[in-house]
Amino acid sequence: MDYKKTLNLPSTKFPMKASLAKREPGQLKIWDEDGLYEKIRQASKGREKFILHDGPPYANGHIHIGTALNKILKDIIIRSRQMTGYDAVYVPGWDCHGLPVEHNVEKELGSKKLEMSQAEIRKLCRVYAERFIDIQREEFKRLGVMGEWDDPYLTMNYEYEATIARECGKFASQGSLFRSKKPIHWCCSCKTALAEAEIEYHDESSPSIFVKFPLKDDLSAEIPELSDKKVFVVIWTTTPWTLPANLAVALHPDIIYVAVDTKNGDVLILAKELVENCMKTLGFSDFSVLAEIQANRLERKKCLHPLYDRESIIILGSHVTLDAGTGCVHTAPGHGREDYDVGLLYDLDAYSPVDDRGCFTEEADFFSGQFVFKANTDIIARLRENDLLLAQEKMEHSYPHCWRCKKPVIFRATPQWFISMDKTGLRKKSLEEIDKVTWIPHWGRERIYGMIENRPDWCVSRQRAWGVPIAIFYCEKCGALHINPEIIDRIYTKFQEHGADIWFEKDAKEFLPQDAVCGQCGHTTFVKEDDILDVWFDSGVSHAAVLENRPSLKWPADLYLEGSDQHRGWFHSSLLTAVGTRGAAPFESVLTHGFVVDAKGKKMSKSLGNVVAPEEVIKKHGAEILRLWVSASDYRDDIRISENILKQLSDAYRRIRNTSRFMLGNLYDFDPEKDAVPYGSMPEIDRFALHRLQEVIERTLKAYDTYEFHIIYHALYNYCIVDLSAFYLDILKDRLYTLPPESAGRRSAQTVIHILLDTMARLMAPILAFTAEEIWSFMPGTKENEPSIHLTSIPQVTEAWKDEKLAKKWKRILDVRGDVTKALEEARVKKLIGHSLDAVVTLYADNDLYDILCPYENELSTIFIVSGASLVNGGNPAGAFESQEIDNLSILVEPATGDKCERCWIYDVSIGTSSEHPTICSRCQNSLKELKIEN
RNA sequence: GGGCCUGUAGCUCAGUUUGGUUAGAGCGCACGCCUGAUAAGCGUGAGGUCGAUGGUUCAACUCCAUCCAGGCCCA
Repeated sequence: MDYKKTLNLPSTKFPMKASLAKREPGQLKIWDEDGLYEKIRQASKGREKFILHDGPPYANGHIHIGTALNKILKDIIIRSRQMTGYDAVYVPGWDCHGLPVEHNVEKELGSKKLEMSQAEIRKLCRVYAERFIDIQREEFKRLGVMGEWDDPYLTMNYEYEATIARECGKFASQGSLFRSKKPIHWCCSCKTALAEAEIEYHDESSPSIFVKFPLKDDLSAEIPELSDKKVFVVIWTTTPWTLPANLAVALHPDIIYVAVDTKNGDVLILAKELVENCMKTLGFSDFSVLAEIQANRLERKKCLHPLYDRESIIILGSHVTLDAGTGCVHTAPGHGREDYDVGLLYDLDAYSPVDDRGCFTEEADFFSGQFVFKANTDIIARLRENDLLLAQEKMEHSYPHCWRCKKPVIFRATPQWFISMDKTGLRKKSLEEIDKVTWIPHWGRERIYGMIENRPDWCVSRQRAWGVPIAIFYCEKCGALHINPEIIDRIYTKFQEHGADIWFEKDAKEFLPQDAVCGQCGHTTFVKEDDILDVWFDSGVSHAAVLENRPSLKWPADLYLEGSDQHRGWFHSSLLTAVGTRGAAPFESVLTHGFVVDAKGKKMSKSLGNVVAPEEVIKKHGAEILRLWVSASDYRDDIRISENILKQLSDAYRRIRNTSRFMLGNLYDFDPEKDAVPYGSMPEIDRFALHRLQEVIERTLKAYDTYEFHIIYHALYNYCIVDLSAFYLDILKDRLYTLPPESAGRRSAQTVIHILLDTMARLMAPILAFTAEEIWSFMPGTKENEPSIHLTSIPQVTEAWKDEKLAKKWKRILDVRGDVTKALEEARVKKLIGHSLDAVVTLYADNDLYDILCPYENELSTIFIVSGASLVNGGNPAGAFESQEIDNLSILVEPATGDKCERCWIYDVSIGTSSEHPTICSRCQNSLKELKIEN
């Protein structure tokens, strides 16, 4: 007879092949139709909240692998916290305003842009952002990310825009918002400010001149060599037109300078290292160095301006280089970023006597009304007249141009709004708050602390169309800010109703009470500010617009989670806006992840062609593999991705899936309610399996708690392979297949398998959200309790199942088993055996080990999956395998004698004892008897 | 150029805090077994000058310095 039919072989409809790419969308649809997210909300009402506040991605373009990483990490955290017993609400958001959207809209418009009003452009920007929100929303959902996708927060929602204006108003009314000049890129032909992204660099020919600045202060007391000499500091510049705005000459604090006698009565000061070159350029063949000078001895000494009757002071700045020029840098804080920054340290004005058209104002005296580039000639002529021009050449160099009209741009200081870091103690308080936050990894604290400590005042002005206005007024006459709670409220209400657009559509009177009077000078007309806010301010106040505004959330958030670039970005602006208006950080902890890089650790770029698109990965492997990738990687570092890595993860996934499938297959006739065997009645190996499971639970829970998901991946994966597949489940096959279905031994095995699978599925659910649910739907029993695994909670450790004493013994047995398999392999190579059941083994063990193994003698053959195993105290017969790992252990492997049972494949002497079933062993005969199977 | 961070087998990760026996795991690979988890399962094996160099020490993957490679943020 065909005894195979009498076995309880595994049977399940759970497919071996996952077909993730195909199956996942169906699962998403089911979750959606079932309203799973709402059900979870309902079920967790009243629980303690866990709020991970979403940093809004920019509503532009498709998601990339980094965005996918970020959202999946968030999802894993939210799901795990939810299952740990919190009410973990997730409100995703989008950052909608800003230059990139406006830029793309303008590109689509082309020349039509010039005919459009700001209001029309803003409308198009809104439509554009909406389009990409829809695209990204679908892409995020496809990753399996769960949240309030129907009601996300958008920085362009009217309510949100109103909040932005209100929060800005708070900074204004407390006095930390102020107006000051700062140089920005300016296109004289378009008469507009330009952002860095709107600048193109092209080669341009410029005059290159060396100018000497007469030293006004007498240095002879400190440097006697200079007494009675005419001393000059020499600068080099390629923008002579910025000389009228010169306020200083910058030296590097660590560079050595020298005073050079040119033998024509002049002494020139310049960097020692550049003397040779410069003297050649300036045409001095005969010269001598009079003295070396430390830069700091010249600090704050005064020169005379080469064009005007005023002073120019010597300052120190580490931006000075020896790449070109003289090591003495002409400094015009109104016309250069570095000049401006160093100027701040010396209290220099961002002086810029140039108007919107790029023409000098009257302040520039001789050159008044001239276009700056044209004025170069006159300026050079004047320098020559003053006998201060040392040399003049032409020079080709890369120069910034306007992206639209292609003309060269200038740096020009214009009035900008700033939030002061120090007027109201914002910096100090922020630094204090940083130390109250948990930074993960811990060095995040160092990073952001350094940034806040050193950053300049926050320039929040942008001269753009698509954004929220700096909704404030200042006196037309005296320039004083006119702001109070009443005005802020009026603006808030208007914005709430009409959006920020109304600011540009109505004039100042609309927002101000009729009797508004300047508190400073009594004037009654006010200027409405047209600048919009830096978009970092928009997203920075999300704690106010979202956390405070939605009753389901809370302030501060438990966690902010973004890439490590956000120490400068969103973490930074969120901290400043929250500390500035509420005196505290809006987050309790901040977690950062690294960037996705390629197989070699290089960053992804279109030009390198190493970009991995999430869409492609999903199509080929499924979102689940992407989720597994996120969990497997230690995200605190940069994270590599490659086809090889994805292949490895697919292999790992298949392994986890197959192990689960095998377990499901063995539960086909098991009802946990009816058939479960109590712990006390289980054989030791089953109890040991449960003990090991508790260790896995412990390790996993701890890792979820500390957000170390790669530990979970490795723990679960290794558990599947080492503990289950290669050990426990392999041994269990005999019991499951050959014993009578309802026998205590088989039911005990099934009870454990059921617990193992139930636990594993719930442990993996936050990561493998799709597969865990799929397993769940095939599990016997549990479905009646919860329709979705995502409504259940994470497994807890069952203390009663932890048995250290038992585990210690079994870990020894496991070690011995390792040597038995080695001995078996040796026999296999010698062609003594094929399958391990072809063998019988004899263990020769010394006292200590013998005592441990002795009680298990009858079970050893099952544990080693051989046909027979016996134990001998001591000895080391010839031909036995000698253990390398365990002292005094030898293993003799011999081919099993007797016949092989046709049913259970074990060699046994009882075969042939039954006339009814002459080819099977007595154990199997008993099983058949219970099955009531006759011949 | 500055700040912060990283570098352990082909891959993903342990080990480094508190220096101390031949540096671990799984996968992949090679070879073998099985054909009752079967486009599965089991076993054995090979793989590492712990980024490089120098130093401290009786002893360094571990501590220090420099360099190289890479990442993020500034300039």
